[in-house]
Amino acid sequence: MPPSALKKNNHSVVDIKKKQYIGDILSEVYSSGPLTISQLAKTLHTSVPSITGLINELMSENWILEVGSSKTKSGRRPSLFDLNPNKNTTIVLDINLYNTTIVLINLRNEILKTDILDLEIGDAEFPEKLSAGLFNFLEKSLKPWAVGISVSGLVGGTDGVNYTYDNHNKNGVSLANFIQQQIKVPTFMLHDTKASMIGEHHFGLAKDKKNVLLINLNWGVGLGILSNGEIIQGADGFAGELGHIQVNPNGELCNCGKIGCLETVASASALIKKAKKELKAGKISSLSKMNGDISLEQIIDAAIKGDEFSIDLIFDIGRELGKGLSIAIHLFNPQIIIIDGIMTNAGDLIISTLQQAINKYCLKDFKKNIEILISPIGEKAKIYGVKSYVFHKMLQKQSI
Amino acid sequence: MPPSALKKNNHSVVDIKKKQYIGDILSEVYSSGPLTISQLAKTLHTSVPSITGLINELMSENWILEVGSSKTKSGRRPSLFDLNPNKNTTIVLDINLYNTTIVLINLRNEILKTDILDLEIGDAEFPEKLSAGLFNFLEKSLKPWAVGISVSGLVGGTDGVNYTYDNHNKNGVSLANFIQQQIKVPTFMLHDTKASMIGEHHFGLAKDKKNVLLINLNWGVGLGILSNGEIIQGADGFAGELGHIQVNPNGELCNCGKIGCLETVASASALIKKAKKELKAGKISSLSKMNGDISLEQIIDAAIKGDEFSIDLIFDIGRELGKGLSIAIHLFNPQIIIIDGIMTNAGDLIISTLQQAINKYCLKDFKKNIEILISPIGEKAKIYGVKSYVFHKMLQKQSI
DNA sequence: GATTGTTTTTAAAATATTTTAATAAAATTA
DNA sequence: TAATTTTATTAAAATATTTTAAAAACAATC
Repeated sequence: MPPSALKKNNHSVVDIKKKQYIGDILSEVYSSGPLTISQLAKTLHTSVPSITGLINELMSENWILEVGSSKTKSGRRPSLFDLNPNKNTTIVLDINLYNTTIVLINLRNEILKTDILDLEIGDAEFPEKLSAGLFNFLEKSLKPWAVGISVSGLVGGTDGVNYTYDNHNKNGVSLANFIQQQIKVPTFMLHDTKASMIGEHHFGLAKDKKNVLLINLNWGVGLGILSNGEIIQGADGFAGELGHIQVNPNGELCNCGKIGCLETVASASALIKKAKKELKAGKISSLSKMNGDISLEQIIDAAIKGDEFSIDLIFDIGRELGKGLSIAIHLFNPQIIIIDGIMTNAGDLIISTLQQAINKYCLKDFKKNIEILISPIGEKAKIYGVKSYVFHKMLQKQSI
Repeated sequence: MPPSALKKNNHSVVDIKKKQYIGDILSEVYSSGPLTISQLAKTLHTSVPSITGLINELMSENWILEVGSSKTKSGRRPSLFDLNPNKNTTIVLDINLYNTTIVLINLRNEILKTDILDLEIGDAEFPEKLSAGLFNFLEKSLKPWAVGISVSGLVGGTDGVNYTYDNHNKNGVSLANFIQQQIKVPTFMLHDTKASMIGEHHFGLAKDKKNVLLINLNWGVGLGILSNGEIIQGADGFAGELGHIQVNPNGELCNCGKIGCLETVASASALIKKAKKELKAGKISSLSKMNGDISLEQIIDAAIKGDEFSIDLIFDIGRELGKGLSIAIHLFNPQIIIIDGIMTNAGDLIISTLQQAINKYCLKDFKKNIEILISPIGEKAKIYGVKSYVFHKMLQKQSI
């Protein structure tokens, strides 16, 4: 067998099948940690000698390491194989409203370096500034394997045209393509809540689950959908836009241009807006002394400490979100629902209200076995999710 | 090669792979009609001699027939292979509110025999009466390959427990299992709208599409979802319950026990109820002379002939349905929407209203390329869908 | 109407994969 | 501690699959 078989770019049937097997092995080892040869042979429906051969190739290419042996009741102990964490590194760019986090991460999901750029999402020079910040972060020596970008809004396909933040598309070139042109490394883009859903699926609460909803309760509200074990993307990649379904025909104007979107009543923005309005109108609260200058953290803090005004505000958010969520439950019939985002700091205050709304608005068979949980890995899910997405996209590429 | 290789039930790797290939070939030929050996080799990523061998086996087992040759620009003409339509037959039981249609269908989707049983869905003796009717239909000579049942309500999994019509489950045995015990033939059960969606996907408007919604506008309202080329089932098989999302907190009591479900304002039942009520209250219409005893067909007929009262009623249905549909569009981002069910007789009256509602309630990027179409195969889609579902379930079974 | 070019089909050779058997390593038991 | 059992690994044989080459069938061209 020639030493460069892994990189041969032939289209014969055996090469296609081999590439497939190699991708499957790496993918399996990536998500299910160190594995033995016979475990791999079983899950991939092939023989032990075949897997042995492929593993040897992958070891000689430094993709895989032998990492000891596993314990068994009796008999010879099998060797365990795992990804070489230092085979390569991936850059994750997590774009938020007011800043972008840059993360350098290895194959074992260990974060090697991280930095935050102060960069507003609406900045007219967004791509250039992001690219500059990234170059600065990388210094000149380091060359990552791939780049993954997470962002909110309507993100279309893998080339990542963002239809919400048009300033991210430079003369018809999407942000992902722009970054790729700049740093000459394959770059992929993904909607942030979908990224979190992938992260939870591979490494979080949704592991081994097949039908899951993830609510990202932040300044807006996003929905990530796992159905039959797969991320739902939709025809253009826009699926999961729960935030802009109409819940109140006589409601407020949303920044999307429609009236009474769920986001206008169930989001951190809505919470702060309502708090300020009601305090100004004279409602009594421990927050009254702040003179109208209040933050989300302060409201949640006050609520946890028992401030009735703040508790009511959070209840209102939960109830409205619960109504919208109930619709999604009827359409997707999930087994668990994961809550994520800054509003989760309110903990059980928000969970219990959601649970109540679901009880009220869902048919009984839908809510029978449903669990609502706050993600313990939180923000990390998004990073891992982007990483996972990029990893699988890279495996799909012809040559690795 | 032993002649019975097809039926060998061995678990070795080669046998698993062979079974897989045989299933893939039959599945491919089933949905993409007569194919050549090289076409099959290409789509299944394997070699021509391999496919040739498998095809020969399938021909000796009577699964496949050579059906002539295809035309080419130059060179030798390839032989075409297709399913043997008479290899076996499938029974489809289409359970509706007031009757059940029995269909005997062959592998080429040709209907060989059909009958209608007068059997109310809520009948306490439903399973026994259905079984008796089926035996009567079959006569004693005929033994079908498999049975597929389509029914509305909350249908769980393939064993087909129906949570809505509990009278269908006999001492803890689901209707599908009961029928299977009676006629000793593998029996599968499926939600009716999901069946229609499968039918449209394989043989109708959704062919070659991957993200499609199907609205079944009947006495109730059902939603079939195709996402990323797959039918969405959800954790328990309940996904797509659009009919029971709440659209009006102050609405009527639904027969599910909740208040203001979409079904209470957007369904054939809602249409008739409203028509009777308003006529009684003195509204003027060409239907006034009917003295309150009006049918759905009469209302639709009147509307098509220009009766303003009837047109307004249909517009109301369309508007309400359009609101609900817009939510589903935001969550699934489909490329086409298929309308199906008795209400489609209203044709453009209903389509145009839906279109209008979508324009009003959907974000612009979601509605950009969306098409709303009435299914030309209509009721047949459900029959083909059940057939297709059963066919694939049978292929998955160990021995064919 | 024979020749050339193209494509399928069949046959033979080359390669790859699986299966079976043999060996090695560890745990259990006598 | 040695023998036995169990399981993994390696090696060899058996089998299966792919690849290449040759033959056959048809269309287009000269």
